[in-house]
Amino acid sequence: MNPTIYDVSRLSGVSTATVSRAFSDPDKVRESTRRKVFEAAEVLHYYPNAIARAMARQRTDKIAFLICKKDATILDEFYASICESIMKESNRSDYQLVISTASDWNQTPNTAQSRQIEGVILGGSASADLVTEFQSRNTAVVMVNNRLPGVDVPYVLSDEYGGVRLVVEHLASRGHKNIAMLAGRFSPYIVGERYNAFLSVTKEFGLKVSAQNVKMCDADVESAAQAAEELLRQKNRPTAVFGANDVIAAGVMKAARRLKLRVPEDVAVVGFDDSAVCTMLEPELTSVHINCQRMGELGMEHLRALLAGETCPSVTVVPVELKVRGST
Amino acid sequence: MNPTIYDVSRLSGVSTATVSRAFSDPDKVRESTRRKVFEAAEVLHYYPNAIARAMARQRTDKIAFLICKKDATILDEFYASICESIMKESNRSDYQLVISTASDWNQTPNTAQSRQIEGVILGGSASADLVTEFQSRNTAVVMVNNRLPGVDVPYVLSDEYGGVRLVVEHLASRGHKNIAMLAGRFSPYIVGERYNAFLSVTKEFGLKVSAQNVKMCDADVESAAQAAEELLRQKNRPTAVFGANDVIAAGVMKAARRLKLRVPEDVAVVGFDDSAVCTMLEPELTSVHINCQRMGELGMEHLRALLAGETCPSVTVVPVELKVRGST
DNA sequence: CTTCGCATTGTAAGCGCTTACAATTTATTT
DNA sequence: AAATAAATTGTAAGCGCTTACAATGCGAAG
Repeated sequence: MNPTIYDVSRLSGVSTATVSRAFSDPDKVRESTRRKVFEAAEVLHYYPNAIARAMARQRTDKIAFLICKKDATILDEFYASICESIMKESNRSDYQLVISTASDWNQTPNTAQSRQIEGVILGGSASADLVTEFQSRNTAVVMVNNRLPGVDVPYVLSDEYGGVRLVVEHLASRGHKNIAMLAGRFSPYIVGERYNAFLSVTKEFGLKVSAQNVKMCDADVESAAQAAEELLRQKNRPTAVFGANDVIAAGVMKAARRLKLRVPEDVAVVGFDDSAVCTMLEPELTSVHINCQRMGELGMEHLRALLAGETCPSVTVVPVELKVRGST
Repeated sequence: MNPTIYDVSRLSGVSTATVSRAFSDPDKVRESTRRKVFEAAEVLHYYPNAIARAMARQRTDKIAFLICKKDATILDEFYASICESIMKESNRSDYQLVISTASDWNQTPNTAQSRQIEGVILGGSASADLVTEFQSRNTAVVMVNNRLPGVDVPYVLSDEYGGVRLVVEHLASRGHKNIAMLAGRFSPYIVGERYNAFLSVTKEFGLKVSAQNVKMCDADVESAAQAAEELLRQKNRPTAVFGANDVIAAGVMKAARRLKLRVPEDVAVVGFDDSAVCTMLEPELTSVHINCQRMGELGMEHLRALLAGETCPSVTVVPVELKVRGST
């Protein structure tokens, strides 16, 4: 089949040990020898067999990004973006990346052990059990975009509180006093954070939020639109609605249009995530931009640190940015 | 470190060969022995080391999904969806899936050889060279959503022509005689297919399409919106615009709104891909639904066939479906 | 010219599994 | 019960690499 180190050894006239060293630790072989080895390798189309190398080294340099979600679409825009960033980073550091959804590996930690995965980046709503299971098997773990109270693992989080603060600040500065929030049932952690932040920040700004101005709905546009209609039909209609993410906000805009309310004149709408849809809507949706790329980079960076036996911060918060557009 | 087959062998009192067989070919060991082995494995938390197994077997069962794109966002909704489907399928058949963008592996086929990847699903605009390079190294290749004239490789394609036909048919049945198309510069293959199909189908339906009713623009909303404005400002304004994908169509809707044209009364709009944004727009966007899941399944199925030494169809076309919504 | 130290290279023993082949046990047949 | 076939298990040789250790070569110092 493929040429092996023996073929290169024979053709170049040096031992296999030298060939091996030429590839994995070039400084250990004399310049002239190295050249001979590489020439022979070139001729034979030899590339080191990563499997055999892993076997001998007792290290695989293999890591995984596990997305834990129950929803239909696992690779949504948000995680796809983090994913891409992790892909890029893992590549730069010569790690082999395996991407998977937790539901796919029926026995995730077993599969990971079997496949000799040395570190895992957990995205989404992984359970505490999953984390500790990995840790107990000596697998490095970093968690992205989720927080498990009492679980000691490095977290990479987006600044949810700060994002909500920017939203409320912005709306308040535009003179809104009656702001509603429409939350959707997606990631419990994220929704919880945004919801609590909303309550706390509005209070801080001296805005009172009545109970009927905070609603919960399912995480699809239509549910959001229906919930938003109720919200906007109240006698004391809110002048601004904050959707817990862009899909929800899009639902709010639909509702507004159905009720013949103008956005932003009659009701301002804000979303969260700054996904691609924001600029496709008319008016364009004001939203909080999450730095997914940075989150991926940090996840990877921390995992690399753990694998190298170094320490890394237990919580890293990535700043967000408010993108003001036509909807406010 | 981790327990090995020797530990299990010792604890269960059988040879390593038997332990190995119990795990990889259970029918070859007596029921009672098998139980002993599994019990010992359980106690030791033993799981077969996939690396060592690959080494001994000379097979890795490793495959890759390579997305070849130049755009900023590699994992867009479309590919993410195919990806998810491939993930699911590969898992069912115990393949190890590596997902990557071609740009990530600086020397893709070398890396693949080094990592002992046995088969590749190529998505997007891969080059003919890439395909033949893989094939010359005995790596099975299947191509999804792209076609390279003269390159012999199994193709899994969506029915672009059929989709466009559904669109034109639909618009014609609604009485539209003056239909425009706005194409964007994304995948050359896809745009080409949709564009040619549009010209050919409109001709078939006896609709004449003037040159200024077919425009090209960049693949983002704003470019599309600007191009669409020109389209809609003509004295002989088209009554329907077909966007080559949903992003373009969203741009058309934005343009319509800017020009105070009502959708669908003044101008009907149709997209392609049936992405999530369709239902977020108001009115909702009529679009052609592509069965990404099926495309992923077929890609995987064909790759599996190739790896098993079986044959598979050289071109498979996946049917599409028109989702009629408020925009027409 | 010998001796020592360092840089370079070679020898060979694994890494954890599979599997051909041999040896043994068990079931079946005469 | 002996003979034969079939099922089960064991022995041991790799798979392609790395790396500890040994061996060699070379220049500098004595």
